[in-house]
Amino acid sequence: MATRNTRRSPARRPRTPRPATTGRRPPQQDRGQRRFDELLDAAEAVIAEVGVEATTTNAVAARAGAGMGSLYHFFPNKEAMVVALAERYANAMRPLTEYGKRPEFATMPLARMVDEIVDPLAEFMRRAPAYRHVFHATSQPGKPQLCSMNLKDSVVSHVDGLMAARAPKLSAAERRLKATVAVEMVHRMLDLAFEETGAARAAIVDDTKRLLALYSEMLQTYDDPMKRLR
Amino acid sequence: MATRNTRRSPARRPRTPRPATTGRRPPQQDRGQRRFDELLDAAEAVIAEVGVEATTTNAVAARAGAGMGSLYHFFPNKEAMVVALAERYANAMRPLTEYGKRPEFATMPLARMVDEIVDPLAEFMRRAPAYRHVFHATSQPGKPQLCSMNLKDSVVSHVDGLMAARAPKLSAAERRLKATVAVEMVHRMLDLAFEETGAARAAIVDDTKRLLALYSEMLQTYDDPMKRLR
Amino acid sequence: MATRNTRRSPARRPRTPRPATTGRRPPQQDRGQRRFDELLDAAEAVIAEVGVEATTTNAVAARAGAGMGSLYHFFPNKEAMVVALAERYANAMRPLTEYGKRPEFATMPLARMVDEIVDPLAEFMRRAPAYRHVFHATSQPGKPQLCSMNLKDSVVSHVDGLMAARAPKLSAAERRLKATVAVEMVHRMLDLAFEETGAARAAIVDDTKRLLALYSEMLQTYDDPMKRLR
Amino acid sequence: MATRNTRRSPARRPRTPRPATTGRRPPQQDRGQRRFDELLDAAEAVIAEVGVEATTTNAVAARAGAGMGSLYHFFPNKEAMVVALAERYANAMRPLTEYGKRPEFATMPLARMVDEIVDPLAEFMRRAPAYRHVFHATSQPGKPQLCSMNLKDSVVSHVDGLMAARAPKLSAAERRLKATVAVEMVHRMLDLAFEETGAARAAIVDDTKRLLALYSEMLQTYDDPMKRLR
DNA sequence: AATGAATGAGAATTCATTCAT
DNA sequence: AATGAATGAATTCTCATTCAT
Repeated sequence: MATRNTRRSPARRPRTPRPATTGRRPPQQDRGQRRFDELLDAAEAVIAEVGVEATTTNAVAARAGAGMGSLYHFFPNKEAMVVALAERYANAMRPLTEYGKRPEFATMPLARMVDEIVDPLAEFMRRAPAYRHVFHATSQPGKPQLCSMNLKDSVVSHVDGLMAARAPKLSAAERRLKATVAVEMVHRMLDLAFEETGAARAAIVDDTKRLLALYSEMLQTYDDPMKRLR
Repeated sequence: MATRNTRRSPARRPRTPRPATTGRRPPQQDRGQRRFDELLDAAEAVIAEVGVEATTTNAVAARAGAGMGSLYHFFPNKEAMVVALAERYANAMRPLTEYGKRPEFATMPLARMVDEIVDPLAEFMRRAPAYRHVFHATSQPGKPQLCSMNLKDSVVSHVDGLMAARAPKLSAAERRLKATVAVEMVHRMLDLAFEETGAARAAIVDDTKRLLALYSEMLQTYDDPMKRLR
Repeated sequence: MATRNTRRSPARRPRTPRPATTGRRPPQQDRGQRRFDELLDAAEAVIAEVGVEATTTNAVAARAGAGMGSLYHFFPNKEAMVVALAERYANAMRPLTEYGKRPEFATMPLARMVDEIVDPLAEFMRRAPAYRHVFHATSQPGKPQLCSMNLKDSVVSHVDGLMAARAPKLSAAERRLKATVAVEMVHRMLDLAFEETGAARAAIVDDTKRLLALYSEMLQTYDDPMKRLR
Repeated sequence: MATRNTRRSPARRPRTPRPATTGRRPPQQDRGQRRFDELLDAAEAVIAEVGVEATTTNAVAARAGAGMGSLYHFFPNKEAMVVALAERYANAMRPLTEYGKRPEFATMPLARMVDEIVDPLAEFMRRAPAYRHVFHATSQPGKPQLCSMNLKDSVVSHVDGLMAARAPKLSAAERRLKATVAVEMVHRMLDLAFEETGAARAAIVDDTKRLLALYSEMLQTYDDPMKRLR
């Protein structure tokens, strides 16, 4: 009524995507879920355009053709909306990481491994233009709610797993750090790629692969290029 | 949407730092210049803490112990303030780039060249904690005013120059693109480094050097590691 | 810019009413102080009409003919505004409590004492129609910021002092409780009175005095009417 | 200003609690009635915690485990819900008032009369922690819909009846006013009592009784203590 | 009957910018 | 030149109420 009740419940997700009642029919997928998806789509579009910080809940609701109340019916606050989008991304990336778990990944040539990692990721980033914004937003310490869903950690863990097979001599801590470096390097380079278009973008993607390949080679040969190149 | 700014004036730079007006009080830079510097110091401190977007002009003025009016006396708007800071950074980096112009840079071993590039830059970023925020803010297309002072371009041009000597076979366009990639890679990796502390930070700086060395080697040998590693 | 910065500094008062530069001239009393007073006047008017909870900052600013920003220039939030009003009331009541410190208060007949306490208070409440709302709002536990300026405590302390002279046998804790009862009783009864008008109001004020007189008599004679009336 | 309510319907009461529809399931009150009670229970709980103004219909429905639609099925708007709770209180108090109609009430000693009035009321307030909020909310002029069910008037009428026997010389108007004063005094003092706990609460209840006893004595002896104590 | 998603006006608060002093 | 009060649109979030299912 009068009191503004600054409740700020810590991220309640709206409701689990009901397990697809019986069969197909997306139209009968209930309205709530559809609204939820529309809002996340709108959030994705807006974030892709202006970034996470500059995204306003008004803009998202308007883009979704929804009222403000609807947005807050699903997300307790702006951060939770971003987190929900991050979760959707995490789910969408699951195939990529599953795919990466095939045993041959441990033995295939580096160039092929790099192709099989970077190409799907680049394709994913092309189709999910807000991914890079969300990826960074959810790993900034100092915004605890955003970090609750740490997209980066899950990707790093996956890469860490890959590296265990290829560079078994590294300690766990070292491996984690190298995995972080590899993941960040690839993400930040692909970020850069998607700020360009056309041939420039393709060239940057290719160089990203080369950098990743060189870095990986260095890790699995335990060779320090700085020594060799001195 | 997000930006609320009703600014009109298109970027007027505040006034050239008067060249020490001969007259009385030679030791003292005149009051205006001091104020200007204090404001820029305050802006740097605030940006370092919260980033460019979250920085408010109020916070900057308060930090500088100045009134809002003073801030707007020197900068027509918030963006101009960031641009002025970027210019100060560009000046402060001049020694680094001058230093990089020595002829031996073209011939020294890659590992040493990389040390001589990355170490001073890392040191600069450590002492100028807002640099990375400003560097990125001034290269986002979509914020035309911020881009007017493109810190990145000046750094890229410098690296482009270095590369001309070491990889003469590259076309100008290719070289520019590779220079951009190298610069962004180093900056983004050092960004990451400065989000960590202690040993982790040092390890990331070292890996940044290795990546830069490997990338440079690749460029000057015209060798594609993806072929070799397939 | 984008970030909403939910700063909620804990009640900063805007600036001390500068000590009346030299002489009279209210026009030269600086603008800031005048604005501050206008806002507080507006707050008082709105609170008097709809109560503390239902008062909106928009309504106050509009009533004062000020922009929203002005209000927040002086008060960090709505609660601080109410607290500032409570402080103004506390100051305005100072004469009443000073007056109550005259030594003869300890010895004058109860009926006169009651007159000298209740009449000025009733007059004060008549002229400060938001007083009763603020009085209660600032003593609700659960709204810590509001309670920071506890109008009630200061009044109770004053009455406690009066009672020390008249009912010396009471323990400090008992006296405090009785003082609280007396203060609340009088305030709540006068509240009631000011919900009526004309003769009814006067009659209630008179009965308030009678109740206070009877209660005081009971306290200073250490007599329990429940025993006598059984 | 504050109230945002776009309500139109002027107060329709929800439906009289159907008088136990003869048929099957006599032990079970029918579903509708049960829902109605659950909603009112929830409203009571929420109001007890945060007060009438800060109570939201959402909170009530959620607490009752009901949908918003159910709430609005029974109550046309928030005010009607509060009024319904007031009615439930009025019914629940009926035994107290019936009890007060026994003839010996006119002649028993004042101390006993006061015990027999205040103790059950205190007990009632203890068990119905929203009562005091509802009592006041329904007697604020300016909220006409809430006042439609004036809890206070029914209590005052009852006390008025009692007083007719004990203070027969008072005019009807005087008596009504004195009854109002007595009722308010007791309610507001018990309010205060229930803001405290333990010994303090008990002490305030006792003082409330003493005040009521003294006031009643004054009324039935037609004595003005202010004259005596001057 | 019941549900709970949807709505949107309105509340608190922020902040870039202006301007009287 | 400097100050800092003033402005008001923009932003996040709330909640009474409606209505499709």
